[in-house]
Amino acid sequence: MQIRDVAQASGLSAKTIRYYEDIGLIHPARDTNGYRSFTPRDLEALSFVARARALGFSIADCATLLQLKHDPARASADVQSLAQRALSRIDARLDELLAMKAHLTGLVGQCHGDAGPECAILDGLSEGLPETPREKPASAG
Amino acid sequence: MQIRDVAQASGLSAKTIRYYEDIGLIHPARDTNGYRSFTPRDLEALSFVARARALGFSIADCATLLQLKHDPARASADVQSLAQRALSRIDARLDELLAMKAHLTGLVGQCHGDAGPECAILDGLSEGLPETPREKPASAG
DNA sequence: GATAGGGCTTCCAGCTACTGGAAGGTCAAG
DNA sequence: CTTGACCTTCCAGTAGCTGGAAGCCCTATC
Repeated sequence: MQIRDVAQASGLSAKTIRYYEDIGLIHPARDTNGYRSFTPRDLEALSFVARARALGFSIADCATLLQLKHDPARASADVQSLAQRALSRIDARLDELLAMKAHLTGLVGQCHGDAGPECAILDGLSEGLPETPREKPASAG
Repeated sequence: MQIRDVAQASGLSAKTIRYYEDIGLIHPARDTNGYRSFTPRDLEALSFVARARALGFSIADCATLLQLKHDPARASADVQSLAQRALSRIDARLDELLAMKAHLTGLVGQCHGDAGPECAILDGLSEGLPETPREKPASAG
């Protein structure tokens, strides 16, 4: 198979696949003309990586996962541990984004959104407080 | 004020502040010795940007917001529009992450996480389907 | 054989938003 | 005069690609 075949089959771009070879994630053979020659096993690895990336695994995680996949003496605990760390990253990011969303939604709701210059969003960004009105407590915290 | 003062006060790193000057986001004056000299107004801008970044605005958004902030003829609708786009990006990312989380949580829950090689996570990544309707000789991996 | 077109190759640059580190100038204190 | 903390610039690297240029390979057509 040539690169466009595995690109189409895996859903990755040819660019990405070359990049994955560059960084040592995959090792396709070469034809005599220098073209990359992919086996079904290469395609399997690429599809595996594509799915792992879609689940939030880093490239480094993917490399480890590929090793584990091909290691008959692996412990599923190692895989689970990697997955749980990926899950933790996702949760951390979700928390951040939810906090952003809450804050931003509040500001957007307070903004008139008209032709006038008065803007609760700019005010909020200038004050740095989500819903503290005009008066602030004397001591911070 | 020198850079460390505004860094501390804004919560940004000195590196980041230099970077913001590099890309034209801020324009601090210079002392005769070449040191950056920040006014309270500079600090205000930096704090503003720090808060906007924390709410998910891009650097380009921040530049626009700074302009709008100092434009007495602004329309709050323009600010609101920027904020809503930021909100949309956040929502899109939240959807992605929630899908990842659901999928990954399912796989982690199915994995024994023990010393054996049987692993529902690797199986899931190899199959690409969260709940593949496929019978296996040894299940519950 | 010449030409046209596609796909393939490598390599370099750029994207976001910083961050680390080296080499060196500046300043106050001792 | 040295020490050490600060400041400066510039280069490189992070993650994970992506775009584009220059050029080779292969097939088809005339």
